[in-house]
Amino acid sequence: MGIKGLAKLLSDEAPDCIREVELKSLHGRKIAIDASMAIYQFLIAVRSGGPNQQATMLTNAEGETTSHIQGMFNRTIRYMTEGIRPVFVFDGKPPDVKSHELIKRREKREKAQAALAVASEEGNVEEQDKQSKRLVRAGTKENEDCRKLLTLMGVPVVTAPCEAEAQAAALCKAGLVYATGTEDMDALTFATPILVRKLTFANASKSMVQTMNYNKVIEGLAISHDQFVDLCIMLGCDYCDTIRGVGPKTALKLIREHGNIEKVIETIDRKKFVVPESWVPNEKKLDAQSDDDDEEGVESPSKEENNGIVDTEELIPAYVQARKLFNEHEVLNDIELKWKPCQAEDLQKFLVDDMGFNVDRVKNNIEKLQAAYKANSKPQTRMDSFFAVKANPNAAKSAAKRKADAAKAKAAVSKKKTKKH
DNA sequence: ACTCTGTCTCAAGACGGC
DNA sequence: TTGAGACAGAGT
DNA sequence: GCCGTCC
Repeated sequence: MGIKGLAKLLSDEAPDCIREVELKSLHGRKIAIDASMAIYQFLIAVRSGGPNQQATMLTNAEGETTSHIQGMFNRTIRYMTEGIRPVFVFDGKPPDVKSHELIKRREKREKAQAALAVASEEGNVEEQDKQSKRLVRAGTKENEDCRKLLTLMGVPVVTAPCEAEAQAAALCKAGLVYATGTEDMDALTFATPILVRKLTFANASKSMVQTMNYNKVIEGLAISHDQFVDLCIMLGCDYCDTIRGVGPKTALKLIREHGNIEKVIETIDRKKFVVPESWVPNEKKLDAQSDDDDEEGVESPSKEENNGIVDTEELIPAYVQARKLFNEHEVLNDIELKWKPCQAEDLQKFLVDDMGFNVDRVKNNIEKLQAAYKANSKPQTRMDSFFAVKANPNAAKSAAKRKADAAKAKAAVSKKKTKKH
């Protein structure tokens, strides 16, 4: 998931694209959030039981998991009370090229399943916990639950035709939201104008969030959008392998020098840097047509492609396909986002009767939600001028930060020296 | 000296009471 | 699972 | 700030 090492690369090479801002500064903003990612986090983190017992999900009377509801409910209310209007974006069908990756995950999951069975047999609590975390997945059920919850809360929900990050980026580009809220750096590759990270409430009081600005990324790295996409592919994305021996530094250098992946492949010493076969399908075809194995035995639901298509698809280098996914990802275009008052009665019913939540707490929270909704619908919630003025002093700040970074770098170097000692 | 790879570790949500 | 950070070790 | 609870 995401682009390997991109966050670090940006903080090293294009520090001006990153800003630490107060949560308050997002007041009045609409933000698109990757729901599947959030749900997954909740399923992993929201558990009861101490270190000595089996950590278990929160559940209702029927034994169905409610951790994700708990997490989603709280967080959404928190967003609203902070004056942030969230829209949750759900994943659609993953793109075909991801299937290799998904098959691998599935195999791992099956292994974990077996390991869990063994651990239960042996009563190995620690192992059970480990394996059950490994099994966590935001399935259809959890997604449906959250969709229902959010709808009852009056929060808009968008189901992407494909990847949520791409859809969120599209919403942002269309000006329907201010930013994409995610930890997944993919969003930048999809060219979301603004990405907000750490949009969580870990440290309650001084909650700072991190924003990344796409234009400043391009500016800071001094490369074009197409080059940035190629760079991301070389760093490592979900859609294809990478060149062995080329990490972040080298990838950036190579892209700057040669402009695109084709030229890079032409130029580099391929004995030192191993280019994945899928990147040069023509060569494979030319010199040996012997071993053909494409993960047989695993389900491939739609085998309706005819031979002609399969052949040409195989001749397209993997990085070209990845590029296409980043640049021409399928998204919905004409969307209307509406924040409505919550359906208090049904919401309470859902949480209390179906999910077994505590009545008083639910009532309390619904009141909070309603108050927040009211406050947010008042006109002029956002004082743009105020923040626009604030933007200026920040230029000086970033210059200062650059200085500080340089100093830090120096310090780090001398530290290394003393350490090695 | 620099970069990449592999291995390890740890935490992962949000709230409230104390 | 992921990500980040720290560190060792190997390749250039 | 830590730690138990939420379901």
